[in-house]
Amino acid sequence: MSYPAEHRRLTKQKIVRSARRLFNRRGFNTVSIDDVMADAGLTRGSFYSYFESKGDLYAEAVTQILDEKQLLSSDGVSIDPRAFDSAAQFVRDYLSREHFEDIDGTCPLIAFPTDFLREEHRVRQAFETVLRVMIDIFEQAMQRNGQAARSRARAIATLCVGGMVLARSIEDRVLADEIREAAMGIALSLGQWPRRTSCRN
Amino acid sequence: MSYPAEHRRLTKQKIVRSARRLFNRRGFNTVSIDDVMADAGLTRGSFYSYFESKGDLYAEAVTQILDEKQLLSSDGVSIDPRAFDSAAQFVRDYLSREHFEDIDGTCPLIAFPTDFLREEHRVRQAFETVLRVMIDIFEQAMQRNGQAARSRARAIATLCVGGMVLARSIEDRVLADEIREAAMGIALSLGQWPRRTSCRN
DNA sequence: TGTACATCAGTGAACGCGCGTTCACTGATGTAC
DNA sequence: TGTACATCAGTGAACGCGCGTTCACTGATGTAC
Repeated sequence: MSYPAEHRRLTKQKIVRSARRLFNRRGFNTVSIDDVMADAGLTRGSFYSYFESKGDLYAEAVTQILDEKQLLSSDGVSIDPRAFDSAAQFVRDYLSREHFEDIDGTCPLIAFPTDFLREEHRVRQAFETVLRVMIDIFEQAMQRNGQAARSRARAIATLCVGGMVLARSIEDRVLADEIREAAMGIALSLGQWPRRTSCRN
Repeated sequence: MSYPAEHRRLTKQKIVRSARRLFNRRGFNTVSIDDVMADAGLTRGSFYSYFESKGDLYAEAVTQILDEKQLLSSDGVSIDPRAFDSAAQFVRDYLSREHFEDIDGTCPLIAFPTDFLREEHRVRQAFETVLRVMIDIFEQAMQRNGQAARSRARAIATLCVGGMVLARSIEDRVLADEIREAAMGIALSLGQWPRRTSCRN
């Protein structure tokens, strides 16, 4: 043995973290392996001892981000879908100004939804799983059941992701804020959740 | 003079149309100038007598698509924003299965919303203008005025664009349909518009 | 009507750069004795 | 404690391909006479 067992794992994590930040900021195609490795404090040569290809890094980065978002934990869902308030708080956090401004750490559903179209199956599956979990959270936190609740849960997820995608896409900050807040307001009212919790904020 | 005056205009249009179709289908980065020119029945050499750069083609293609969508006509807006039913029909068309399946001719707001983030100002402006027109259509076709109408109009636009983006991004056709239909249903009810017109469909 | 000519749309070879990928090598680390 | 050694993480030069871009040339078109 030469290096401690942890060493490789930590280095790989460092690379993926750099990739995540750069991908979020500049998109997948405009970030080179050199960029990622330099950001992680390494040189390009060792990249292929950690990943099979650039696409492999992409898949790894996206799925890790999705995991870190803690929508998913190792044993499934980390947010309790039945907790009434957690769904409302999720919507408020997701469409918050903080998330809007956190380009580096943003949800990949927002950062590159259209990129997933052309990605390999396992990346698309990760995307789909996260979306399903989001929808489940909303559906189970609904005041009612049946078709209406199903439909509303899907619309709330659409408002969360779509609202942030649109807000990010436009240059006018005023309109961006309006869209974000409108999406939040309508999403909360669709779930019949309060706009603000009384104890927080 | 050698060629008729129309010739150049028609050829350029042909190139832009090929670009539009290929960009919609495969995204901006994975389509080469060779691909576009070959699709238009030409060779790569003449590209630069029509466009300054690949980015120029992109800007041209996107703005032309936005124009062709007839959200915008030469004198402004081609859909009458005050016509009650046109807004409802717009929502139904936008979130229809036909639009979902029409990959080649899809709305660029759906095809690459996140790509606009990294584009030049004039492309981003075109995006923003179209979004504003959409929102105006909804706002003016609303049964009520004031803050509630403003908010609802923005949410409806979010549901239209976001719903299609999500539906396209996922592999499961059933969930895609559910999201599309949920977005349509909620959008129509937010505008207090009927789900179907009595005369059509 | 036919021929010479000017224009310019389109061609395709070539250039150069960026970047994904490979690989022989270096040197840091922990272990054995 | 110190030295020789094996392992393997990391290096950086090099390769090759794709693609955006350039440019000298070809040949199709309409015009003049």
